[in-house]
Formats: sequence, C-alpha cells, structure tokens
Amino acid sequence: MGTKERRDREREALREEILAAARELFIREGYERVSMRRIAEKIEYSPTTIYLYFRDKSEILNEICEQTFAKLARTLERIEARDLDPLEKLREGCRAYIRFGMRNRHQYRLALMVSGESLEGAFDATYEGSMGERAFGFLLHGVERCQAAGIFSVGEAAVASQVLWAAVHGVTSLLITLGDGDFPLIEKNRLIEETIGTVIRGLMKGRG
Amino acid sequence: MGTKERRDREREALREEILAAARELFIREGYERVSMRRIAEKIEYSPTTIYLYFRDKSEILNEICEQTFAKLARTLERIEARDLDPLEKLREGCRAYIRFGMRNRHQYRLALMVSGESLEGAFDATYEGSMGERAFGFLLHGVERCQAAGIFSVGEAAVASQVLWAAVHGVTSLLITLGDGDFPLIEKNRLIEETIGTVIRGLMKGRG
DNA sequence: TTCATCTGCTTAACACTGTAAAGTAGCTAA
DNA sequence: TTAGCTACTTTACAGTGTTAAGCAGATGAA
Repeated sequence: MGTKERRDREREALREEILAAARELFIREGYERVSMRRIAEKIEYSPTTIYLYFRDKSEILNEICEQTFAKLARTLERIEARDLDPLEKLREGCRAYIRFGMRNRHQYRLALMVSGESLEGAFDATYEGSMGERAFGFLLHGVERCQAAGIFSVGEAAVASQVLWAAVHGVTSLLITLGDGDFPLIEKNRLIEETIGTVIRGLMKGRG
Repeated sequence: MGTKERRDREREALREEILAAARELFIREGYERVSMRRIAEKIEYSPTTIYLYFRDKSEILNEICEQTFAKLARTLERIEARDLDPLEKLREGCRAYIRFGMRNRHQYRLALMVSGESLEGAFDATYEGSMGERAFGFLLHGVERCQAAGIFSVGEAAVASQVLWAAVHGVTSLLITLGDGDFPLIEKNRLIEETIGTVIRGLMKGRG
C-alpha cells in the first residue's frame, strides 16, 4: 500500500516545481516584481495552490535564499580546503564572496540589503545554524589563522572579521546598486582588489 | 493684478505640504509601506490631487532624498571648515556619514541600497551636480589632503576614496539591515571606529 | 453683468497585488 | 455503495499606483 508514499513524493515534486519556477523568476526579475499569480501561471496551477505548500510569498524567498547561500558556503569551504597561505586564502574567500554577491544580486540584496524592514519578514531566518553563519564563519576562521600566523595583529577576531566583512559587503553592495548607474565608479575588479588589499593591510601587524 | 502670483504661491504651498506629509510618513514607515492614499489622507486631499503636483510616487521620494542628502553635504562641509589635521578631519567626515545613514535609514537605503532595480526609478537623479557628488567630493578631497600631507601613500585619489567609501558604506548598510536583527554584530560604535581606523591604516604610507 | 473658459480638485475606474474562505471534483477506505 | 478526505479551484476582499472623466467655482472678456 504505497499510496501514501507516492502521494508524499508527488507533493514534494510540486513543492520543488514551485521553488524552481519562483527561483527563475526572482533571479530574472527580482522578488518584488514577481507576483504569486505569475509563479502560478508558470507552473500551470491556480495562484492559491501555492499557499498549500508555502505559508506566504516570503517563505518561498527564504527557502531559495537559504539554498543560494548554501552554494556560497560550499564555495568558501572549497577554498578553505585548498593549499594556500593564510593571507591568500582569506583574499580568495573575499573575492569569492563579492563575485557571489554580484552573480546573485537579487538574492544578495534581499538577504543583506533589504531584510529587517520594508520587506515584511523576508529572510528572517534565524542566524544560528544558518548558511549566513557558515559563510561568516569562513571569514572569522581566516582572520584567526592570520592572527595565529603572526600576520595580523592579535586582538578580538570577531572585531577584525566584522570589519573585513563590512568592507567586503560594502563593495558588493555598491557594485550591485551602482554597477551600471551613472555614478563614475572605477573599474569593478580594481575596486574589488584595492578594497580587499587595503583592509587586509590595515589589519596587518606593525605600523599602527 | 497679483492673482497669478497668489495662485503660484498657493500651488507651491500645497506642493510643500505634500512633501512634508510624505517625508514624515516615509521616515516613520518607509517608502514601500506608505501609499499615495495615506499621504492624501494626511493632507486632506483626494489621492489623485498629488498627481497634479508630482509625476508619480518616486518623484516625491526623489525630491525628499535630494533634500536629505543636501543636509549630509552641509554637515560634511561644516566639518571641512573646521580646524583639524587632515587625518582627523577625514575620520570625522566618515563618522558623520555613518551617523547620517543610521539616522536617515529609510532614505539612505532607497538611495544607495535599493535604487537601480526593484524600485522602478527611485532616486535615478543624475549624479552630476547632485548632493551625492558633493558628499563624495568630501571624501575625495579629504584623501587628497592626506596624500599631500605625506600621510597616505600617493596614488589615484579616486581609487583610495572609493575604497574608503565602500568600507564606510559597508558599515552603514550592515548596521541598517542587521542593526537589531539576530546577527551577533559587535557593538555599533566599536564596529564604526574599527572600520574607519582599519581602512585608513591600510591607506597609510609605509609598510606595504 | 453675463457668459465662456480655465483651474483645481474629486469621483470613478482599471489593472494589478497578496491572501483567506468557500466550493468542488476525484480518489480512498469502509 | 457511500462517506470522507485530499488536492485543487473559484470567488472574494482589501489594498496598491495611476489614468480618465467630470464638476464646481474662480477668472477674464463681452
């Protein structure tokens, strides 16, 4: 009597289908511009069906964001596993973070540039155990390693890594919002490299 | 025959009233959460009257943002006029910038964290001659002064000041979105001071 | 003073939005 | 065979930004 099992499978399949449709639309056009009706149309179900699978629109977004940030976490863990000196490893991580933000601009924005207000409860996923924690953990770990290696001046690693994060997030955010606006930003890669370089230099030992 | 003059005055007065109502609502609740009907209700006119004074909702926002950023520009120019050594003047400007962002979170977000997409044409004001230009000009000037004084290593000032901007914007943006979320950010002022300090140290001469 | 025009505003309406409640086929188990 | 449940749809609500049409009163010309 595998009928329950089959139905569970079918249910999961439709849930996945909704997520896939929403993801594609969100990435192409951004969360706010995509309506529940558009998602429904894409999967050829009535709009309210979606509510049988997700509490509301923001829950769909949350799930997608979590998946996307899991990708970032994996990328960073791959860098973590590479054989690089502490400084270069940290730099590579920062580069990967910024690239990730630019490639996933819509989701990056929703997770780190919108959430908290204006968007009802978008990405309110608790931090503990989240992908965000894993991603930030990379930075923290990288900073600690540089301190242990005598490259960075010792001190609270939490402070140093949040400073680094602020800077890295700053470039990412700036490139996302002004990337092709009319503000005369210097060349993208130049800005990225110089920012990473400057902050890391500022964290280094000696001369302070 | 001052009737035309009087009507122009009245027209201007209502325009001002709309702006004042919108500003208060936007600041309290954020752009997206405030509807044209709410603004209209506040000034006791019908919703469509607003369209006789502004092309659309985003034009109201633009005007308000421009005014707000003018305040930032004035604050920075007051610092510029003070008698401080180049480094401390630059630091003071950065502090003022971040404080400004936090006090005007809604408008800061709309101008620098949303614009470009998702929000139709919000704050698409051309950069040339804008308040944004004046504000960024402060940073540029401050960096040039530090280079001239032999404190910063020489190089393209545009690069250094955009790096500094990225960092300063990064803290601001992070504090706005995560300020009272559940991410365990270190204490606000600590993060602000450390970020400014670290980036400026990274821009300094010697030890590279 | 009378009348046409113009000004400034309002009412009604359109095409959307996210979402809740109620209704309805068709499968399932007794 | 029938009662109930599952999965979905239809309908509806209260809201959004915005446009078009209408209308009262001030204005300028005769």
